[in-house]
Amino acid sequence: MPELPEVERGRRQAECTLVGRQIVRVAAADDRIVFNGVTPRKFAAALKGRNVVAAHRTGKQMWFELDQPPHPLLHFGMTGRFHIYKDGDPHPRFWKVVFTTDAGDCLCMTNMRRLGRIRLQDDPPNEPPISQLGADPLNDLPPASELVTQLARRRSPIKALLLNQSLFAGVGNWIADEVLYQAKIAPHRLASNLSPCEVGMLRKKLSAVIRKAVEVDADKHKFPRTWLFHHRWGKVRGAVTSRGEAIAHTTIGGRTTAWVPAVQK
DNA sequence: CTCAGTGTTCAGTG
DNA sequence: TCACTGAACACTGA
Repeated sequence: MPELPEVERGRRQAECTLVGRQIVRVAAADDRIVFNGVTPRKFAAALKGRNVVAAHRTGKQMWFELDQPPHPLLHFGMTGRFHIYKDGDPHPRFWKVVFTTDAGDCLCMTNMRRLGRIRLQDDPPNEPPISQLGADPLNDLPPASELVTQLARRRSPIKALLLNQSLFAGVGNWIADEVLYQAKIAPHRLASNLSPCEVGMLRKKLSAVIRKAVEVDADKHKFPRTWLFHHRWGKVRGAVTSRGEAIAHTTIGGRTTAWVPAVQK
């Protein structure tokens, strides 16, 4: 479930298992779609024997800083995640890459639907896609005044804009819907028509939702019960919020959007 | 059997 | 050229 909080969880998992350790072995699945711009065997050869200095994340992109380039860049797509287990245990189904450390731990990325990407770059923060990403709402959300200026020149529905990674890196479908619900803004409103007050509320909720989700390590069971998240897919028809308000479904920005007409104006 | 889906990219349009 | 939209991508589970 990889939006910013889930990817941050992955970064922390990588931090625990890889950082400060040496990669003694790399297994790379024969998948020319997920491995992008590098063959699986070249990827494995480049990483074997390297020491891991840090695990970084911007938006939904994650990369490991090694003691020398090139560095691996991972994107989970819709179905990617990490698994941690001991050396010798079987690889999980849909495994794409497994890093084994000198401590005997395995960090494995699985990717059932193959929309994830694994790349190798010399300078990840200064190369696409990371160099083209907008602000990461967890670390450097722009001041409200700046957001007001930016949104004023945008003509697309606010929901579509929230999904645009060059503006807010890391926001995905459920976060966009959650933030708009809590900010009481209808998803089809044009960004340029939002009042400064509404932009301020949007910014506040964007920060709050992401902060909370990261705080509970992206464990959905620990998300507050008042969040739209728990109710959006509850029933295909007749879904309601925790307060009994009707949830409507529509398509905006090419994605299914859940919203509450009684609350969002 | 059909289709939606927690994401990104790219061709096409205005 | 820019901003934006919608389809394509891959494939499982409902």
